[in-house]
Amino acid sequence: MMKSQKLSKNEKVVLEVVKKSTGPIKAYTILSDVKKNGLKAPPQVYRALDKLIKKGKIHRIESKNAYLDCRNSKCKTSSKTAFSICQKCEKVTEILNTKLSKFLSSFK
Amino acid sequence: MMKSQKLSKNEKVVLEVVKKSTGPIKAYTILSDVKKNGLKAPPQVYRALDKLIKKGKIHRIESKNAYLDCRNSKCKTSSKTAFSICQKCEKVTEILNTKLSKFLSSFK
DNA sequence: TATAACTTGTTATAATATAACATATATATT
DNA sequence: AATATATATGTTATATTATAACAAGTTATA
Repeated sequence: MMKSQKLSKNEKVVLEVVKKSTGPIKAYTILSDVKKNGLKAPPQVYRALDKLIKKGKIHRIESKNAYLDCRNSKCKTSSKTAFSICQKCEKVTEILNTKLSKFLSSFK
Repeated sequence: MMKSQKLSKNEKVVLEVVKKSTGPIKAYTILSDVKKNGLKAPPQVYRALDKLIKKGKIHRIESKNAYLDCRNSKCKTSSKTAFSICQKCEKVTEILNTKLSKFLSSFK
């Protein structure tokens, strides 16, 4: 997972925006935010996002085309992550790997 | 899940294309295929796909922006579905609800 | 047959993401 | 330090995925 490497300037800028967000944030929302930092075009954001994912700093929520910072310390030691997403309020919760099977069992 | 309802003309046409595909198929690939059936524009395909999902005939693979016909008879009795996707060959396998937690446990 | 509900057709546009190429900066090697 | 190499950035254009909005046709039903 390429853990805990140094972050580049653009990566830091993008990560700060993702961290500030209360929930999953979209690439173009990030883009309009980081314009005050001089970033101007989508590739700058997408490249930073890709790297941040590889470095274990954020996750991509596939079903939402959105990005979320990792608040789960266990992510440093595992590459398996799941999310629960409330269908009413859209709140996203990261599920600990160790609790994954227990959590999913509850849906049976 | 609005199970086993009658299908409209466009829904049938789109479903046949999804069924014929050996793996997840994308909306615009479907579109170019169904042009020989007179369908011309994206909304016609997307509408049919949405209905087919609601009727339990197909699934959307979020991580691939692609659609797959449901080959799991248990889907008629459950709305919980998971997929395993091989990171090398991209083969997609639908996981039975009853085997879900067992399957996910194996990743620990 | 009138009315409502659903289905289709069509154009335009929004939203998400990447290709391709140029330049700059940092890192390692001699 | 000078050179080579790898990384990071900037920029323009374009590809891909999806929906809004509106018109018209079809089917089911009161």
